[in-house]
Amino acid sequence: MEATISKRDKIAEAALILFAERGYDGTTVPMIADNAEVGAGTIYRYFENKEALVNELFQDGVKRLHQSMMQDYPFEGSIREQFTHLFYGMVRFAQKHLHEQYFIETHSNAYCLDETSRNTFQQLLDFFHAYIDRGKQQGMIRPLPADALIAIVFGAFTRVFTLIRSGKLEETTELLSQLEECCWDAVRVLSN
Amino acid sequence: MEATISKRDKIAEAALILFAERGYDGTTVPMIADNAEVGAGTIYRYFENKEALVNELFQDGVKRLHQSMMQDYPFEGSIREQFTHLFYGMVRFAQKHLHEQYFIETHSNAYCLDETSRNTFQQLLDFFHAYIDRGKQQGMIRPLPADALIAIVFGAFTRVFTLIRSGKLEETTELLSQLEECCWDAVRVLSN
DNA sequence: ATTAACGGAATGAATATTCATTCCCAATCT
DNA sequence: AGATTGGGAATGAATATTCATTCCGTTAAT
Repeated sequence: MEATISKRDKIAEAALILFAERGYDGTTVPMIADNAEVGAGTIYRYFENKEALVNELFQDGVKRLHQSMMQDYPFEGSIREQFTHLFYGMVRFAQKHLHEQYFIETHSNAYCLDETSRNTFQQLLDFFHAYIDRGKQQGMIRPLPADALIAIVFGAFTRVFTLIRSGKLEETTELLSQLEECCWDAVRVLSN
Repeated sequence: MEATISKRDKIAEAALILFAERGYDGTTVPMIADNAEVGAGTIYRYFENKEALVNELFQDGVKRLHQSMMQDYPFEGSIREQFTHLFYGMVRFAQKHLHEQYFIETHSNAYCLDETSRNTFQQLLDFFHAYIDRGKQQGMIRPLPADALIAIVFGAFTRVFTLIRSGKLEETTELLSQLEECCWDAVRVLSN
């Protein structure tokens, strides 16, 4: 049983990295098998097919990201505090699962996702929507469509982390703190 | 000759849309042929192969984007004015070629690009770098790595236009003007 | 009538998936 | 204990499918 779990995990991890680096279509099953050091057939013992594999990875990833952002969420805090919390939840997640955040981001609109995956992602978006609506009501967040604001922060965050992942940028406390400020200033109402 | 040009253009346009929507690997040559209402073989009369096709589209697109941003560039203007100009250069381009901006963005790191394509893109980045360095010297732009700042603005812009393209967001003068402000506030030094 | 453009079936390479077989280990028997 | 066996896990060669590219008969242009 021990070995079983480890083998399944090896497949999942190899697939995740490849999907993140080359995309779903650019990744072949033999590639996954090679990287996981597993026979091609073994993959089909654990996953129905390539599509089921990508969907399972996506759903797991989104759920973990969601958890990571919700952990110790300051329900009573200010909009600004909550923003920081969410931002660093994302950072923690990206740090822990270096490729997973990018995988999620790049596949969140992919045609290979089934309805369950889409719903799982939608739940995360719904939470952001609620947060943004609260922020708008309090006059803290710009009166732009919530989708646009989410896109702005996610877009900026993801691309900067892509640079970090590729080694073109060094991840420092300083950089993260400045990025957080950039993102906040992009969505907040300027108060001067 | 009239028909020839039109046929080549049909192939290029169909390919561009498919590459933007499904990515290079997710797009098959028969798909392109179908959408262009052309026999599969015809594609090879105009392009050496699939890779040459994607590279040609990419280079053309980047050059046009570059031109669009440089047209009437206010060399003597302020950093702020130049930012606005560049932003709307991008907007004009995205409006004119709805899928092209996204295609460029999503393929700018793709393995299918040849050296010429990479160089073409690098020229655009170099221009942004120079702009940002000037802005930093003047104390107008945050002291973050230029790559990070580019990533922030491009990331935000691209994702918002993805929403527009998919119909989830309506493109209005108001929205664009606010988005421009968001992007500027994300990279500028706050002066209060 | 000659030439060029075109389409789409044909081809071979690559890919996803299956399946007959091997391997491993724990349970059972002697 | 040591041998035997049953069954699930793993494998990778074989198969079925899909894809990029080529080829050649047909059509259109001059």
